[in-house]
Amino acid sequence: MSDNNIENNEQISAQEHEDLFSQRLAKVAELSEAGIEPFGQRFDGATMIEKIRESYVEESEEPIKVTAAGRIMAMRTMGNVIFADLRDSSDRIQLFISKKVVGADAFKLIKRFDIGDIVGVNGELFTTKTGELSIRTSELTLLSKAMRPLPEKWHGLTNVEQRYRQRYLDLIDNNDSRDTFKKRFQIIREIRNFLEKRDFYEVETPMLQPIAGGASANPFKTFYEALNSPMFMRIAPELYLKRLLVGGFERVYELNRNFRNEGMSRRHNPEFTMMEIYQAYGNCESMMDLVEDLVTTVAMNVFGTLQIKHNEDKIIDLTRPWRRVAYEDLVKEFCGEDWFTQPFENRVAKAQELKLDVDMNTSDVEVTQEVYEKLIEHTLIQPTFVTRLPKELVPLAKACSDNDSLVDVFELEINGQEIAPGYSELNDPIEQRKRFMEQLEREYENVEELENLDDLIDEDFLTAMEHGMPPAGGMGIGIDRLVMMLTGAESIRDVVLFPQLRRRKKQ
RNA sequence: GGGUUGAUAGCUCAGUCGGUAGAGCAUCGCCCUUUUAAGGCGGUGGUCCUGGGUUCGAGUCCCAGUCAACCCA
Repeated sequence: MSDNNIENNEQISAQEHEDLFSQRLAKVAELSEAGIEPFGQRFDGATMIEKIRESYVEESEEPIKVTAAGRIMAMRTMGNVIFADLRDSSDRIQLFISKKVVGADAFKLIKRFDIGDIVGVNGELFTTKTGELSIRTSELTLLSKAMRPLPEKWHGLTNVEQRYRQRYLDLIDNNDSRDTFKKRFQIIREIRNFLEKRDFYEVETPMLQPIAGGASANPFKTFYEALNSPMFMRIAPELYLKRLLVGGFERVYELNRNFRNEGMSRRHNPEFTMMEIYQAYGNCESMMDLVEDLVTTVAMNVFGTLQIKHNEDKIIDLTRPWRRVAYEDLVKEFCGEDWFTQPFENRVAKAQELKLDVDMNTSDVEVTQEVYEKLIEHTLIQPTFVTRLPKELVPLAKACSDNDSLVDVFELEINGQEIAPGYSELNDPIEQRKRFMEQLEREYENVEELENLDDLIDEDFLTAMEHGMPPAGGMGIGIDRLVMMLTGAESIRDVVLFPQLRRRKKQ
């Protein structure tokens, strides 16, 4: 007898020694056998669960018939009745599935359904003993069998790496994550609405460029075989948008991806979403007004408030007007009134104290800029326009009318991060050519004799400007950083659906 | 690029001094017609990130590597 038992047990354990995937394969076979398609077809007539909840009237005499579709998130089986949680993109609702209602055969098959399956349901609304609005299921249609289990129901998916690599699981499991991305979609939609109302055209310009211009950054290099020519992923759309100003489009913007071949960090993803806006006959100041208006409008429409909570003790107040302060004044505020009048050696010494990589060969402007980035920038939590920057830092902007060594630009800082730079755009083609050459001279010797000068200077752009570009205000907004600021996200990876990660060699 | 921390079941996590690898959820079987982190009983499930080394013996100690998070540049 005992021998027999052991044998039996061994057989059972051999059968059950299947992994989850094999178990699901068996269920698929079993369901197919019973005439149920495991991966179903079009399902019509579903109402969003949010709307279904709104439609419920307690004293209704007629039963309210509803149809819904979504993913099964939980199942509580109690003999001849099953409670299941169904979720769609709008909300969740409980399903009540009774053997008596659906019939014994159907009930047996429904027991083979799993958490994670996608189903369509027909039934009528009622409230349970405990007062929960539920659907008394008359028909449950399998629309897609889940072959793999969802993460644990209570703790959810917390593994950061897995949340990025398998974002779909993160979105299924984590409300915060789902909400953040919904907010991102809404923010972008509101930006487009705002600009459309102000007569801006949304345009698309090349992402594959023969010369990666419009910013100084290391580009991704690729190759266009049909032209037998190297190409670059764009680092900025600027030079093309300005061609459109020449072409008579007076208000344009582009909201799309830029690519920079640099490291990744909490604040950097190699591909990131940038919006550049150009407005003919405007300047730096009109851009400041525009971005103030834009960000506060978007915040009100999406969040209904201008007070953005970050940590418990940190609230970003977007109430207008935002502070506008000259770069030089800001530096003096932090480094002392005598910062610019003391000897150069002292500034270098101070920078070295801060462990900055500078020496007596570093340019004076660079030293101050390093100090600014290290000491000042991260303290600018509330919206601040930093204006009147040294010319050397910004090659494509107009000089200030009262001071040749400064340019008429702003950098908008919020939450210690640069959110948007804006310029009074340079529209003098002679000056523009000079600035391009100066930029190259800093990198190469004997620039005039360089054989590949054509590959370094965008002559087409200069030619366009020589045809006449209207004076204009221009601005770029880092959309990922804007979304971070508005949603309180601390990492860019929490606002980019599929952030760049190293490939794993093995699954 | 440098530093710190981490990687154990599908998920969330324990694992003591180096001595037979555990729990909860999920999953499988049985019971259960108003549950909601349902409950009860009984099972299955492991490349302890990878590769070396020390040791009678390594999830644990040492070295190298992979991937990630955070900090710094």
